[in-house]
Amino acid sequence: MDYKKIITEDLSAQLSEHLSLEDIYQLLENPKNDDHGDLAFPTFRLAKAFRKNPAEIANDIAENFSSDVVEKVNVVGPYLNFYLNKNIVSTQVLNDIISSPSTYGNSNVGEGKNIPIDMSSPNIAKPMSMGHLRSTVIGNALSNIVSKLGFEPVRINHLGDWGTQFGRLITAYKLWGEEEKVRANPIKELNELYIHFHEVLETQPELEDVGREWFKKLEDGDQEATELWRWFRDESLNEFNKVYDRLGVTFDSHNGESFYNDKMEEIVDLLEEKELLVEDQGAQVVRLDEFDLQPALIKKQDGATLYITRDLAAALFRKRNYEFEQSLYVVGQDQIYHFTQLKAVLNKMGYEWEEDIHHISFGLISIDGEKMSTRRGKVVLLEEVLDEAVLRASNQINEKNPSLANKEEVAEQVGVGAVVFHDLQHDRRNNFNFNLDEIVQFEGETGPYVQYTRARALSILKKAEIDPSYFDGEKEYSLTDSYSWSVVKLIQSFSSVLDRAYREFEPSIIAKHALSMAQAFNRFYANVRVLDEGPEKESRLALVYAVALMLEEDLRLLGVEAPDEM
RNA sequence: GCACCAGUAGCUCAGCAGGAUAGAGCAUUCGCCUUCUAAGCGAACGGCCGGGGGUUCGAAUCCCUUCUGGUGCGCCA
Repeated sequence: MDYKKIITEDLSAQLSEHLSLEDIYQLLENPKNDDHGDLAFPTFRLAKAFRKNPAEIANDIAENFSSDVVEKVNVVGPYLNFYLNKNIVSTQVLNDIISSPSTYGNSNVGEGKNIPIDMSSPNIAKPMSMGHLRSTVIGNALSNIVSKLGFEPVRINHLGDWGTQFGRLITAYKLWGEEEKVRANPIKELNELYIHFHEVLETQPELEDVGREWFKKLEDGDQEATELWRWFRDESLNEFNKVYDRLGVTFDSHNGESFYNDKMEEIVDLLEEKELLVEDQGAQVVRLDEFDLQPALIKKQDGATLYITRDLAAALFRKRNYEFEQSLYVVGQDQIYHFTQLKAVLNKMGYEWEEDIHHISFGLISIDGEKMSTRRGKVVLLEEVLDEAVLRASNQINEKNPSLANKEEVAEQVGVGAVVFHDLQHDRRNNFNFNLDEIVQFEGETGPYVQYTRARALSILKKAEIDPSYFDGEKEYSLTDSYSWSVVKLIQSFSSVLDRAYREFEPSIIAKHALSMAQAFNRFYANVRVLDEGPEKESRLALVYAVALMLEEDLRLLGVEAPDEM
């Protein structure tokens, strides 16, 4: 239930001559200060129309105001401060979430329409770095969010499984590779072969030609080249899946770069047909002057297609195949220009749906202030970070809760949860410098803090020996203290939080909600004795249960697991 | 040089469909476990919201300008 809407309507009874419902709704604000009630309405805007000073106007409105959900209206200067009826609102909110925990906040604005999400997209034969983590977890969270709003997300792992580097890799494997070693440790071995290739290249530049030849063979469908390529791809994917399992991420499609090999000719044909392709310095380009952009390079001098050609083919394929409502690309912000060009070319091609393509850009991770680079060894491997986080979580458990039953499982949930949450809690556009100690922190605004809060809530319910089914979603609750009230208000705000997270494609908004929830609950926990006998005990238990449900749902959206005990 | 993103407490960041005294976490100092998990709670300390103009009853928030940092700018993806 949206209380802001109700109050908007109640106010409109007096103000409809001067302000529209929408105006009133927009003016109503959540006061930062608790002393200013639950909702506040400033009257400055009405001064001219009423020919009175705002303070007097506020008084007049308050005198004639009545609403079922408002308990009290205070006038402070030019502001009307509304205090909601705690019992009515608490009862409503708690019953809402308790009666349908997994669908709380759901809506059907998506009407089942598809939203393909291009995410993760690691390169075959290379280890996944922290950069891939960002794309993976942001994409995963967005698909959860979008799905809750009734859309059908299509998680696409646009694998980097094509390109001249595979010619080099095959060359390196033919020269120095050993099947056993690759089988035992595919990515590590292949990556080392690739690095070795580049080292040897310094003294034997002719190897470059050998690499080119192998890639040519691969393109022409040569059997040996294709078999090796497929093998590398399969082995790599197996390895990636280990990480995806740990992150709880699955995909609906693994159509990567190679998938579009036979779909680029059509793009070139289409561009020619529409007379958009022009020659420039021997290459084929689409001019984008009217967008103030550099020309998009479609074909190289040697006739080979390029990155943007492939992405045009992918965009078109996704539109045809998925009839998408919106199409998301969770790719680093260093590629903003590329996507701007991509949309511009689609626009010139006459595809109005280019407006539905959104580049969900995210900030870059640097190491010691330098950009990550696989070649220069300036890279943080995702698995190493996860392992270290789990190790530290394990140490923490041994220290704080040594008698815990399923220590290893919980350590995994807490360690991985810390890393994922850390990645999602800030505005996705922020750059940050890699700092392991910061990422693997368990205190303060962290994933483990949220998990811990939920575990404490569950622990109370356990101690109370109350079965969750006792709360049937139809009870009356009474909560009078300010601590539980702020918790209730946060639960109430969830649907608007969800809405904002969707509109901005910003998972951090969910993470912030989880942190606020945890903080509000921990204050409540420190100040209110739930298990003490008294008239509000049942209501408090319901609140505790609702908090556990809310936190679980927040974490689920972010792709973070929640242990019942820790 | 041009374009995009960002500049808020010592550090990491919220707040930016303008609103009432600018908020967290970390770090530092000090309190709180014979009572629901102290991975917690509380307190103290800490701010010309990069600088300068403008719009407005009101600007961290909108506009202009300037400085600083990051990123990108045709034959990689």
